[in-house]
Amino acid sequence: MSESNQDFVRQIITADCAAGKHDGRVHTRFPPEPNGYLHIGHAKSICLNFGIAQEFGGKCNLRFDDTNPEKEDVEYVECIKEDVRWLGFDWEDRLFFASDYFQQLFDWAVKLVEKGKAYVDSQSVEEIRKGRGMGGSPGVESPYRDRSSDENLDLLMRMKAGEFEEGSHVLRAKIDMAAENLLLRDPVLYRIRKVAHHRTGEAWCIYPTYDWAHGQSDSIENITHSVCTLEFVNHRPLYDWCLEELEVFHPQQIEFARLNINHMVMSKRKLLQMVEAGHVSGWDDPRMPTLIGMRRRGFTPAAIRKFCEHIGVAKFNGVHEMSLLEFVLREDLNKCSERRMAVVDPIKVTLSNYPEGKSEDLEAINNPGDESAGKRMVPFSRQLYIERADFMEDPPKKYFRLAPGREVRLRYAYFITCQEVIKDDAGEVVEIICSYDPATRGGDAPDGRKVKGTIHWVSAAHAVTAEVREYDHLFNDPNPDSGEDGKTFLDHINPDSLRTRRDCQLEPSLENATPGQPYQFERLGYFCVDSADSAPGRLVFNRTVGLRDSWAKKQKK
RNA sequence: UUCGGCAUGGUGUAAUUGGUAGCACGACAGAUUCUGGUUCUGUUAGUCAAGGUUCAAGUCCUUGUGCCGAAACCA
Repeated sequence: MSESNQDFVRQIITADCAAGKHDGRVHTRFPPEPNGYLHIGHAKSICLNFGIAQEFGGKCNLRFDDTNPEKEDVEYVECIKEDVRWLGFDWEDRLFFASDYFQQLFDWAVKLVEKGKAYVDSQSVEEIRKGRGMGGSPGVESPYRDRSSDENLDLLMRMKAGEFEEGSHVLRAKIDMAAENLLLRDPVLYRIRKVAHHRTGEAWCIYPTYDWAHGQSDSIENITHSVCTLEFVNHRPLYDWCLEELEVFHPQQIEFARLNINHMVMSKRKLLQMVEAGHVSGWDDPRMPTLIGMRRRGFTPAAIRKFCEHIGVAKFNGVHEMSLLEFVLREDLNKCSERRMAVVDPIKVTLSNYPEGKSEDLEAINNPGDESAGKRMVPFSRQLYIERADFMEDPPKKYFRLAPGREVRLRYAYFITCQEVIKDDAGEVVEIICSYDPATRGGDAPDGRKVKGTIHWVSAAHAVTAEVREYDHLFNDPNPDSGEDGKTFLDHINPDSLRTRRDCQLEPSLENATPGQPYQFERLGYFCVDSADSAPGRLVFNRTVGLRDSWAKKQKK
């Protein structure tokens, strides 16, 4: 990457290195709270932090910001580690927890008290909030603000010893109750919580707040650039204040805009609502923007990395279009997916002049863009399935597929011509009778005649049956969170975001498809075996993303 | 309300820090094609507004407007 085309974060780091700051050392960290599942927004942060480390020859730590025992759980720790690994990043031996620093953090709090820069406040939550005041006028100082250093120390020790009830005391920094930045009006550093922590157990009953833990954790790990999202801009003065008062290594906090994608919601709280209300099957529902959900859907780590590269990093809080995510996905899948034929909405075709009982194997190319993917044989016989959408009794102009009297090519097989249509009592087409031209075996006519359409097919006698799940946006509105017309994101849920097709007919080689392997079903899209619901006798495929479909687009107009 | 951040085609993101507004996605059109896929080519459209400084402003200054964030014993 040339220096002039770097994003603003990398520009800062480049300048720091050039200036010899930290002797040119670059060390970042990805600091998730283990209170939920990672989503594509976190992937942006992961790619940024680990990516910067790679590019600048530095390191990136994985640190769990686990300072709130009420919300966190080890279950999430393991999932998050797996997600980061899956995305392709390695923290090597640098797996850390803020809870590992609880003792150091406490010692530093003592130091602050001794310096007269922190005090124990015995007001209630409400009193503290009221005292902080509103922007525009200064807050009022706590009546406990001027306790002596000794008294503060005594109270802090007894807080730690568990002598007090939750909510009776907190430790506050003594900064400035008139500060324009409300976060500087004596922020809370420690609160009493008589709750077991998922890692430290019963060892502590006071826990540091984010503001007291985060910067110091960065400092302990010698992080040079502490990259976080925009909502922490207001915290930076406090981040800096703590480090300066403690006279410890001082990382630089840099804030960037979090990721938003249209037709999607990204907050943990809202995603949790989707799960709890049953709008999705769980955190790993293939429609969810969670990394586990996207993995199950068939996204590749490379596509997500590419996406993060494409969207860039800035301070503008915009909304990206889903089409970019789909573009990078198709781009990656197109390269690595073997082609197969599958009929998702089957209609029967009988070839009147093809001998009964006969079958033959025809050669098909696995990936036209990659010769090394080789070829495979596909069985052919008198009775086939084709896609219902590939036949129309009364076709519009520019329709290239099968219709009465029309000739099309069956991919890698023969030219066929529609002779007759059989309908049921309801007038629904149930079978199409065609003739085939034996001279076109393989798909080319010796007389050089052309057909406009090529369609996919599956031999009825050889097909395997499967369920195929097709997904669409979870929300109809591109900006479900806008709050317009008093609607919430739940009012914009797309009722048709999942379409299950039960009697799909697949070419037999798909019987042994394994999870994790992407396939392109020709003319339909990219698919993968569902890792949760598919079983040997009961195949289930997910449509990761459809192929671009310019015919469908033309039809809409 | 106060404080803070941000503003470039439909969307997102660049512009050697004052010197030809570029890239990607999308949309549209065409070429190629045994996938209406892929690939290739072309078209489209932008500096929030008003002043100012300057030979020259997306970039600097002033004012305004709009959007976002914060005012948790969450992170």
